[in-house]
Amino acid sequence: MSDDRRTPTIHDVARAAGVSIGTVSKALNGTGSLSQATRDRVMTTIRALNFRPNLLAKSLHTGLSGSVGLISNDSFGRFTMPIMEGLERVLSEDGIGVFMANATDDPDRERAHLDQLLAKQIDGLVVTSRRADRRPSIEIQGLPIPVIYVFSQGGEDALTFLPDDEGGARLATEHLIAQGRRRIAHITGPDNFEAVRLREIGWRAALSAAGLQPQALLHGPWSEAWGREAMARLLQDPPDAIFCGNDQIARGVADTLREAGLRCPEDVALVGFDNWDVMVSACRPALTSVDMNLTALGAEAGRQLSAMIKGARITGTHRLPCTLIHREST
Amino acid sequence: MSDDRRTPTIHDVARAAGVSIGTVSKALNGTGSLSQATRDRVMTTIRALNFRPNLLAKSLHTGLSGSVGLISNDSFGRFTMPIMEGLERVLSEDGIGVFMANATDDPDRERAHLDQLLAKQIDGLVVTSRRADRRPSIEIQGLPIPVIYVFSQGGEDALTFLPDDEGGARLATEHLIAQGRRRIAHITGPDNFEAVRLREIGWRAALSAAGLQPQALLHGPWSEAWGREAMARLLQDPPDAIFCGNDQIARGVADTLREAGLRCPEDVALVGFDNWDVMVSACRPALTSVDMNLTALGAEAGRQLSAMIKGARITGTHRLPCTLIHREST
DNA sequence: GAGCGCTAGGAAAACGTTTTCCCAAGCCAA
DNA sequence: TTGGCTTGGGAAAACGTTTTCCTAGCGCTC
Repeated sequence: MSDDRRTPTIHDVARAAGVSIGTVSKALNGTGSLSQATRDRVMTTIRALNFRPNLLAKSLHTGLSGSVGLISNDSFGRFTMPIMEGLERVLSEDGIGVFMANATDDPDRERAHLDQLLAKQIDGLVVTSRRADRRPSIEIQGLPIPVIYVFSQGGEDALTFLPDDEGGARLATEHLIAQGRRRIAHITGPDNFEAVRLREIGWRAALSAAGLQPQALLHGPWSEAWGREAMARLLQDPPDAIFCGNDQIARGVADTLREAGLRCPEDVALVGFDNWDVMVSACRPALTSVDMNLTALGAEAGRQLSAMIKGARITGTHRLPCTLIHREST
Repeated sequence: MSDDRRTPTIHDVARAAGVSIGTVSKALNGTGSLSQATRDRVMTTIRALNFRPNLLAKSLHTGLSGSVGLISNDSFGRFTMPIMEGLERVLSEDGIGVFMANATDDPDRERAHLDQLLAKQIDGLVVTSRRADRRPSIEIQGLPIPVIYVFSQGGEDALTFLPDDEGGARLATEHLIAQGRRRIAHITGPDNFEAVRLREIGWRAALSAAGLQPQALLHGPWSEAWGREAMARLLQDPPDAIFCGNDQIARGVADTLREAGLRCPEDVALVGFDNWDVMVSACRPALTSVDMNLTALGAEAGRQLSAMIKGARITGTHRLPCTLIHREST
């Protein structure tokens, strides 16, 4: 009769424990005034029936669903993953679930996803994107829920979390200077990336703080092939150190160095950016690189989103520090 | 009065349109019997108020939440991403949201996640894991909802989707044979991976079907360093082709070949596994590789899960075909 | 002109919770 | 003994939908 295949509801518990559903609810949430005996009896029954309260019903009148959406424009790419990981870890501690949605820069898909998420009554939204450039951020304005931009540019009065590209570049360059290098080149990605421009600024800042002149600056695609080609161009008058815009470029540089008979780090020291495990460890020699701490970035975004859901009002663009990971290439 | 900041409910629409909430519901869902005039009037009001029905309330008595969970043990690693992408694309077409949960092989975290997901009334569950070996699959047995294992081993009467590792290996080996190669070695990963064992079987099967003897078989870690080392061991009597257990190993092999003065593909042809873009394109020469079609795998899992939610009962282990991507290394 | 069958749309129950309000019983003091 | 206060717990409304059932009115047919 009561042990059929239906998952038990609060009514089943109430009947089995001989109390009203209100009493079960109070026992469950530790609210109201109940005698310890009643509380215990109800809790025992709850465990016996393996009762699990239906969160949807609860949401219905708390107005909070306990879930948020994550819209990625990156097809869950390499950068989105660690962010997701940090975000999910933090939010799950607060019992908040994360819906993932992949929009891939298609406004229609984005709109459809947003509709579905809002219908599901998400309490907040996280927007991530590839880093190319400024994001138009369609109709995410004026949403009735808090929105956080991570690894992507939000609007003015939005809350945005980004890695401190400039600081990371400064870190890398200062490290090279501290190792006695004086002629430091920068081989990097396409300059329509804001990150590329910021890293260049950081490189220049560290150099000029040390009274050094910038050596070569080369822009190209984000690939190993470009790293190889760029280094080849520098071979006639090689610098004594190179700071690269990402790890793939750095690895290409390392390959050309080795094949040209130059030793790394003895002749030319090398620093990458991203600290992408598979690149830095396969590189010969193992690559010193700047870590953007994306997992921490995601975690911080999760904390702030959680706070905003609880009522906090936070805005502004926050840049979180990068870390230099020292390996054999310097 | 009615235009305050509260998001509009079906009651607001009913009042504005001068009908009852039941009528609004019928207009919204195209059910019941209503005159076209009433239907139109209600729909107009709905758009005017920008009303969006609360799916939670709906779920409450359809018993379906329109969301599923994805438990990954891979920290959203390289293999999980394309699966997620395919899964999410298919399910979102059915209006089903995907909660992501990262368990990282920690049973406590897995249990906590499962509790939260069940409390949120998910309609189904997808379990993904790193491919190491057989998954104990804690207490996912006997859940009241359909469960699908993707890229991980489910139990007997579960539904499991895996790539056809053996077929992929056969594809690669047959390709090498078709190019006239006769002495085909296999350098691969640790043999406690089921995938490693299956790929070896496929390699042997293709060889023996062509009347060829297996050349060297070497097991090691999944790294470029291992690829370099393994190839070095083969240098005294090099094979004329090598099928590698993944792209990283293949890339290491390619590096050693080049540095030893052997030409690829002229002297030694090379095939990888995974078709990982960043590896196959950075490899010199660009690497022929076996693609596991993980996005398609995820999509198929999504379709089947959707069907199971609608009542279908499907079990068994399904292996989806791999594809060979031909590039310069063969 | 009376009865019948349709049709359009309303009323209300149901889904599973939380929470507010209220009442009964018990206790103590006067 | 009576009155008041406290305490434990129940009843019911509320959250926003869907769906079942019912009724009022209309147009037919005989």
